[in-house]
Amino acid sequence: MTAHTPYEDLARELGSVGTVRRELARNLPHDCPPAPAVVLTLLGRHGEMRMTRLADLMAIDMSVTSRHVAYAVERGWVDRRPDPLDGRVRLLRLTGSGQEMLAEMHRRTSETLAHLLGDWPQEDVARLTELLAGLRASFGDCGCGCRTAPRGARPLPPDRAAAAQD
Amino acid sequence: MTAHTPYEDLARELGSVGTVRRELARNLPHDCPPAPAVVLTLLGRHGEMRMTRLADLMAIDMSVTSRHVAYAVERGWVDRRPDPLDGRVRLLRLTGSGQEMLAEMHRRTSETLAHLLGDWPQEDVARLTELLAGLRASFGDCGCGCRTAPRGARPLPPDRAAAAQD
DNA sequence: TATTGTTATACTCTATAACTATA
DNA sequence: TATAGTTATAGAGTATAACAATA
Repeated sequence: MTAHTPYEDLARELGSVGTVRRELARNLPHDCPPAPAVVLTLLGRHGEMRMTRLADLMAIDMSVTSRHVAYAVERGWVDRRPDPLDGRVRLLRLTGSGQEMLAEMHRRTSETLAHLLGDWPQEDVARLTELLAGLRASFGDCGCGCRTAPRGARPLPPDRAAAAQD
Repeated sequence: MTAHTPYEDLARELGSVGTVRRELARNLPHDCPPAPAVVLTLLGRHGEMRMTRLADLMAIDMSVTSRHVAYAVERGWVDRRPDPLDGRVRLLRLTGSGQEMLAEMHRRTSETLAHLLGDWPQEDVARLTELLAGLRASFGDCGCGCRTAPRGARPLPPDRAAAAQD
């Protein structure tokens, strides 16, 4: 009952990551769903940015990004103001309250993973993280229009390729 | 802009797996959403089983499993019949049509991954698969009530948490 | 006319709780 | 009374398309 290709096996394990993500989500603060949590994480990592860039980093449509950001703004975690240089652009930044929420999130997430992966060698944790980052890069860098190109299937907007390396 | 704990980094990469899963989902047959696809995969791997076991393998509530199975049954991919030994139990099995759909799914999934991960060393693909399987095992084996506990909802009964470390 | 965001609508997936049927 | 499974309801996530505002 075991004759699978390596890719089929990988696909199966990737699917099972959902369990882990749900568990991590369960331990988040009550009023902070996973997606807004990602917004805070990325703003904390990369600093001030516009909607377009955040949507790109989250690898989801900007319409969805907009809703998650609105949620965070309503709760005072994110400051959203127009770019003085271009009235169309909105600049996003963590507030003090947002930084506190982010710290609490990180604390809980690390606690959960430490609890569950306590017996893992540090090098395995690091290796898994590394390989997953590589996976993300392979998808972002593809440039074949798999994910991005709305219609044109343009080759490779260079800024996006750079963003995928973060 | 990089002073994170290993667990925070891992959590971030786990979150980004969503991108990969969406991409794989996009390339599935039109009438076969990801969750029913998982049903077919597991029945293909493990053979005939009951609802309870399938829900356990999928790591989701049986109510949700029931709906995904119903979807597959409606389309003739799965045969669902009462267990002659226990009228409460329902036995699930792939039909011929289900096996065809499964084969087509695997073909597409492998194709997508081969396209995107074509330049990965085989050993990296294998190692990632292995580590993800380990992650899944760490969550399933925990036994601390993180996932299962029907109502306790208590974050961390300290005694059991200690026992789980053994 | 093109770009940046936002809003409206629809679909998928999940959990909780109430319910049916069998043991 | 306990167990196996189904159905109803609600919440979170995503994509597409239509829309408003600015360049």
